[in-house]
Amino acid sequence: MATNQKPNRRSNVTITSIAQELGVSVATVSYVMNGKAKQNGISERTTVRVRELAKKRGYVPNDLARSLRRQRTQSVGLILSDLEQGWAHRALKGVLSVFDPRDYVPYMSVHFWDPERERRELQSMVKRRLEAIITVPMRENLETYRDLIETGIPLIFLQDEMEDLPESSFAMWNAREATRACVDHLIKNGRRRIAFVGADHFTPWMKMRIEEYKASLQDAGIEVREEWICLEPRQPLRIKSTGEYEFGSSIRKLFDSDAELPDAMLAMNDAVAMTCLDVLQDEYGYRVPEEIAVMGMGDLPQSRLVGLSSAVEPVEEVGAKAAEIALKLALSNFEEAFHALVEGNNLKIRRSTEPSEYVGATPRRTRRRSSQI
Amino acid sequence: MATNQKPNRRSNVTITSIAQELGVSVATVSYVMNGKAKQNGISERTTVRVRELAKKRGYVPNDLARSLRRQRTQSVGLILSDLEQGWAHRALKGVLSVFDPRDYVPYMSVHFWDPERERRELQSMVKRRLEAIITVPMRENLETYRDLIETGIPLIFLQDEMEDLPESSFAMWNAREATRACVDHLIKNGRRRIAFVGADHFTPWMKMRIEEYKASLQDAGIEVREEWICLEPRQPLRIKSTGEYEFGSSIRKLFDSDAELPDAMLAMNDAVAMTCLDVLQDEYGYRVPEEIAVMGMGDLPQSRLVGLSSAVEPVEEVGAKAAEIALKLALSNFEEAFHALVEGNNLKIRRSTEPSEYVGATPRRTRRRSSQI
DNA sequence: TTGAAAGCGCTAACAC
DNA sequence: GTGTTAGCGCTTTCAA
Repeated sequence: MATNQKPNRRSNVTITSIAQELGVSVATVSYVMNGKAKQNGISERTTVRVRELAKKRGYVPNDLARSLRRQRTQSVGLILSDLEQGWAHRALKGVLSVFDPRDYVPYMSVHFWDPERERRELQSMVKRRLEAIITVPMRENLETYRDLIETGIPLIFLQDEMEDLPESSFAMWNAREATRACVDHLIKNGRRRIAFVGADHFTPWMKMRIEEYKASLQDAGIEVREEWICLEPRQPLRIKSTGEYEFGSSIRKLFDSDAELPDAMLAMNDAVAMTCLDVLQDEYGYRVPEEIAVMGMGDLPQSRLVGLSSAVEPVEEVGAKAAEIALKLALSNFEEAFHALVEGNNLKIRRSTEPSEYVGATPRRTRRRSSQI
Repeated sequence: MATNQKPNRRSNVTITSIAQELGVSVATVSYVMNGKAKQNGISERTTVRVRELAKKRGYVPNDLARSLRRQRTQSVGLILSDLEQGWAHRALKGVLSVFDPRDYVPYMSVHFWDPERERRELQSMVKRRLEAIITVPMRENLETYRDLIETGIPLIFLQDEMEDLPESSFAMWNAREATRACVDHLIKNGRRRIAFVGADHFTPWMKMRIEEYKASLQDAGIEVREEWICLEPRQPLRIKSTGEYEFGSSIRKLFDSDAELPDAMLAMNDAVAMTCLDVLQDEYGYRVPEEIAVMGMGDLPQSRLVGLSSAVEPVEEVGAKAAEIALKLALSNFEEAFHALVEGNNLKIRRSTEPSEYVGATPRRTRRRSSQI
């Protein structure tokens, strides 16, 4: 060969080379490198000699070989949806809080809400023999998940569950209480015409929020009005990389209609709530919160910046729970399913619903200008 | 053993088991599974039989064994600093745009600006025999980087360079032009008293911005005033997980002093600029941009939300460049260094510097209230 | 105290 | 067309 393809001009130092140079056996070196010298009766002298030469030669254990031999990789896959909103940051922290002390390592990737990409990532993960996989599920990949479970590799859903896979494990926020707290807050704030902005993908978490929104209104003696439930078609969660939200049509539809207008909007999450702010303020010229209050759910870092009220999602805890389940599943042999519904209903009240500022005004119907970057 | 420690009750199907069941050799199966059947003269019939059984048995190649044998993992490490601001999102996209088509896989992790954690991640990466490592450097780990380079594993710095490692590779935004464009924008906007908010860690990118800020003022015939260069002590970039910025002391110092006050602030990045907004508006009660204009650099997704003007950083391109360099280095045998300075000086002009709104007012010295969440 | 050796699953040169 | 075989670097049992 003219061109040497070897990309790895790094240390060829292995336990074998160390052993040879020292005139001891590979087993000895292996024991020393794994801190098992004592329990295998390796003399202090030998131990030191091995250690020194290893350092001198810059020996670094080969985890590929180790994992292959031991049939365990001590790592679990973590597929996140995107890295845009700071959710991933907090989730990862939670995951690490349980992996770190147990010497497990997450093998991270991102599916960008692309089913095809997620399939590739999953495939790659089983090829690498990860001991479990945590993923933010997409319904499009139901069959893939099924196949995966079939193979016996533990699969844990993060952030949402898969209704069609009742036997699978998941860790997610139980936003019921939070939803109710949001509605109650708006009511206490003097609002009676409370709309909900969601999406028409009826995933479990979505359904949960809508159900509880309705129930809370009813419990407060307020009639539920279907025309105030805005359901954005298609894939409203997604945000274009330009920073623009592909969102708003269902809100515009309501505000352009003849229906009585709401004086508060509860959004399914903060990203959507921020779009509400954009649409309501910039496009329609409404004043928030004087004319319309807006509230989100989840409490993203940037919500504070724009003064958006929100319910705090215990993301770290959700991540930690998922990690715990992954470990439990990876280390046990029985096929069990764990369902972690993490509670949390703290509210962050900010400008967008500030009680003191509500003046009971009814939104005017004057569309001001269209959205701009 | 009473307790079976084997975590991996997944398919024991290997090329060997397939080969046995079919009465062919492992080589045959291997060739088929790698799409090398043709070139190794495996008959169509055999190929089909192998493929079918493999599918039936749910065979998944073991990448550990493959990598071990081939002495290449086809993956490179990618250590990001944090996932809070959406920077990682864009950088990852850039990286993937070059890895995907070449069948390389990033092995991602996050150091959270913790040197100790980065060291662990780096260690783990060389144990896994990644072919190169891309990282957002921290000066505290200078020695670690040196050792790493010593071992021959290609190291590529992302987002910044390491001055003490001139022979190392990096990919970063060349923000010189952008800095100048920002200053010029503010000047055109009628501002003459333009302050700079930075940090006193004089990393290359920081120095670059300060230098260019000064030069731009001078070129415009405006005197540089050292008291208008606010340098935040310690680690100002960091944001506490609560969402609060640990930032602002240098700004407060200026605004509490007797110095003439600026009518514009150019911040080293958007996170800092947002803190400026907080401090100036909420703490001191200034009106932005009427009294003071605020401009950031980098253009984070949330900058649009708060109406912050900024210079757009070509993050995807930086990520892509880093990935290209990593591949080049991993596949070549000579120790070379590549320095990618990605150009980009587009400005996003938003409310915080909107030209029309400048009224030439001088900031009053009335501290209103202290910061709140 | 230490060493020998089997084998994890796979690739690829070589033999038939 | 297909099979044999020698490892890749490591762990771990068993023997000495």
